[in-house]
Amino acid sequence: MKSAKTVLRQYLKNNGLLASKQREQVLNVFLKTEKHLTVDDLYELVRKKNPRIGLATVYRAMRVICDAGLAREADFGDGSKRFEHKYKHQHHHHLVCLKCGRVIEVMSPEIEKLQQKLTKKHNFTPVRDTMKIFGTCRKCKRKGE
Amino acid sequence: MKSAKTVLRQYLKNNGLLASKQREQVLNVFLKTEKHLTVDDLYELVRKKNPRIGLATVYRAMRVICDAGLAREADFGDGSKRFEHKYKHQHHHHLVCLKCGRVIEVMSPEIEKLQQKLTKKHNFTPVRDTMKIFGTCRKCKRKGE
DNA sequence: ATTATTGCAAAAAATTTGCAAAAGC
DNA sequence: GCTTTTGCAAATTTTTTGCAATAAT
Repeated sequence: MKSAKTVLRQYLKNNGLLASKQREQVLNVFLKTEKHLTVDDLYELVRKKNPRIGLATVYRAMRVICDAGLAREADFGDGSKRFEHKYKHQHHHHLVCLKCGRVIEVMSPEIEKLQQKLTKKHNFTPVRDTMKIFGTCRKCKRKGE
Repeated sequence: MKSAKTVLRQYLKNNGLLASKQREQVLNVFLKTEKHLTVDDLYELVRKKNPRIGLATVYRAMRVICDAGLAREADFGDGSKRFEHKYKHQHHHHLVCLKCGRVIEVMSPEIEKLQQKLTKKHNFTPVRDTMKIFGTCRKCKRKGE
């Protein structure tokens, strides 16, 4: 199976875009963590490798990486958009802890099935979906309040 | 059953806040539409009644109205936050059309049940949740592409 | 009379854009 | 060599905040 890096290169070539050093650097730090990072988080991380990179470049790189099908935007209701992996990652939903901010990824084929039923009933063609449950996670519950 | 206006007044009194003209005006325009409006939408609407109101006042009023349990923030992925009714409205999910922006509200007790099962399994205490399916609505499909 | 709220303008925070210099093909 | 991309700074957009004037109880 193609590596994410190969997928990006192919996408760039197919669309007449250039394979710049910065785009690969941003992809690398993005791939290296499973956390849901903001552009600013990614910017700080890439800067360790390449201190001369600009924040706008990271914004632009992440847009390309999303367009290439490798990342997806996810909004957890704190002011900034975050990104999550899309390549070789199954579709999933999120439990978001309101106390510690932890995000737990969960799958539920049964819910997917009901979603299908729901869209069919409304003659709605689904493209993507998102489900988030906000609350208190196991660990924070143990700590009390 | 208490009217939304009464709920707001009670909330204000209980919390040592004042029942200002502006707060009631914002609540009125919010109640009058079932659409998911942004603060700016609400601002434009209230201005018709009270041209001297400030945008910051609308932001502050909507926060109070949410705190009073009458509204809830909903994010549809366009840059601004939007609000929806919470009082006397059952919990529901959204089908969001990517072509025309229409938002269809749907209910699914079966999905709710599966959500419960999911949170229980992770020992997660749910507080609120949101599910959105993005895609193409019936009408836009008929129009073709 | 006392305290909270308003309107305005300024500040923040997140993201986008214009453009000359640099890099990729 | 031609075109795209970068870095920087300035511009935009959304939301928040400080504060003197005003309104509510």
